[in-house]
Formats: sequence, structure tokens, C-alpha cells
Amino acid sequence: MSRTISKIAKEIGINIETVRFYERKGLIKQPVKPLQGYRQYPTETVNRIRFIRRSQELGFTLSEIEGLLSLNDSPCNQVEELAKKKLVAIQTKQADLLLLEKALLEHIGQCQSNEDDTCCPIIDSLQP
Amino acid sequence: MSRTISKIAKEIGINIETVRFYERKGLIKQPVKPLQGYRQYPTETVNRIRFIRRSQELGFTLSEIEGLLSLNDSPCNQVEELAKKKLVAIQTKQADLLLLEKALLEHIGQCQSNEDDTCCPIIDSLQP
DNA sequence: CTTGACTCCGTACCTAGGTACATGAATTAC
DNA sequence: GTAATTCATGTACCTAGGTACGGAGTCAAG
Repeated sequence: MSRTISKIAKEIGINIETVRFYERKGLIKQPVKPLQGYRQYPTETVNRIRFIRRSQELGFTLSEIEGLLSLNDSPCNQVEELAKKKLVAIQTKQADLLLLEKALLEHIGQCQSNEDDTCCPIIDSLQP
Repeated sequence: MSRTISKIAKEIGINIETVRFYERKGLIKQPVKPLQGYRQYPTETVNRIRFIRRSQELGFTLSEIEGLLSLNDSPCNQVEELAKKKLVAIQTKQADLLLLEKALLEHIGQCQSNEDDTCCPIIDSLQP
């Protein structure tokens, strides 16, 4: 017996119930299981779940991630438009993170050279 | 009368209740209000809320944002360590977004040149 | 000085994303 | 072959982040 639900949950570092939850949501498909037996997970599913988790950390919701996953699942010609939209969203996030990084770096720089109470305005970094 | 709660909510494009919610959470401070009167919001609060919203889009939770805001509020010398931690988190996100961007670009490129059903493996882009 | 719109506050309710059982069946360990 | 694990399924519950609502107070226009 190999690759049961608890094995992959441990491997990925998430709860068993979360795997089942993703299955219910349709983010991963229920793996073939020998009639009346336990689920057997292919490596593909493990990678898919890892992708879901990292995407979440990047600020995507599960339904947005569903969109990203569909890019992977469907033939190219059906999803070019969606891919372009996602690209724009991702580039916007990158730009904002860059601004925030810059503000933090300035902050740290000033911290090291100043003895007084002045501060860099982090908030201003993301103003429109 | 100017800058009441509904004015700034509309200005920012969020619900009045959300402003009050942030106040309860301590993310913004209750503005001085003439005893028995309505809240009057300074521009500072508006900027602060805008920062909160954009940070959320970047994938930070409210309590992480609280941390970022404290960088802005406290004197430098108290928060250098925190700033460095945030910096690392932000740089990790940037790197991941870059990988995702690259995968999307490849995907789009392949879409335009291929007639068949082949796909770029988006999922692989974020694998460890 | 009344009427209508806005605000205050407290509390209840809602959605997303999980997490935790309880029950019964399948598997593995001995 | 029987005990101890692990799994399947369904349902209940939980936290974060809001959103809605009811009743009372406030403001400002006519």
C-alpha cells in the first residue's frame, strides 16, 4: 500500500481534511481508487496541491487558483485570454511588492544611521 | 461638515462597516470627534486604509499588516528586526511571482505558435 | 422646530477556507 | 483471525474578514 491520503498530507504538511476539502471543491480530482478501497494519490496530485498552497501565499483565492490550474489542464488555444489577464494581475502584484521592498530597505537603512526617532513613511509606498 | 465616515468610505471604495471594523481591530485609531459628535477623519487615516487594502491584495493578513503599520508608527530603533523579517517575506513573494510570470509568458508564447493541444506546465513553476 | 439623512454603538449574521468528529468499512500488524 | 490503524463519508464547527441591522442620537435644510 502506498500514497494514501495521510501519506501525502504529511508529505505536503497539511491536514488530511484539507485534501478532502480541495477534492470537494474540485481543485484536485478524486484519484482512482480500487472499488471499495482507499484513495491512491499520484505525484501529480501532490504537485498540484503544493501549487495551490504556494499560490495562496501569493495572495490568490481558491477560485483564482482554479483559474490558474485550468491553464494547466486545458489545451492552449482555449485559455490564452485568461493567461493574459492573470499575467497582468501578477505583474501588478510584483510592482507593489517592489515598492514595499524599497520602503523597507530605506527604513532599515535609516534605522542603522539614525539615533533619533525619525521614520520612513512605509504607508506612502503603496499610495496611488 | 467634512470627512465623515461615509465620505471616506466612498472615497476609498469600501463599506462604512469595514472602516469601523478596522477601528475595532486597532488598525486605525478612532479620530478625534467633538464630544457627542461624528468622527472626523484626517487624510492620514485614508492613506492608512488604502495601504491596508493594497497590502491585503498582496497576500498579507490583517495581523501581518498590523506589523507593517507598526513600522510606520514606531521609532526606527525599535523595529529594525521586524523590518528585516518582513523584507525576507516580501522578497520570497517576489521571487515566486516571477516564476509564475515566467510560466505564464511561456504559456502564452506557446499558445500563439502552436495549433495542437500541448500545454506548458504552470504547476511546475512553483515546485520546490 | 420638524423632517430626513447621516452617525453611533452593539450585536448578529455571512462567506471563504479550513478543521473536527462520529460511524462504519477496509487494511495492516501480529 | 482478531486487534489496532487508517480510511471514506457526511455533517458540524471554527477563524478571519467583513457586512447588515436595530434603536437611539446628531446635524442641517426648510
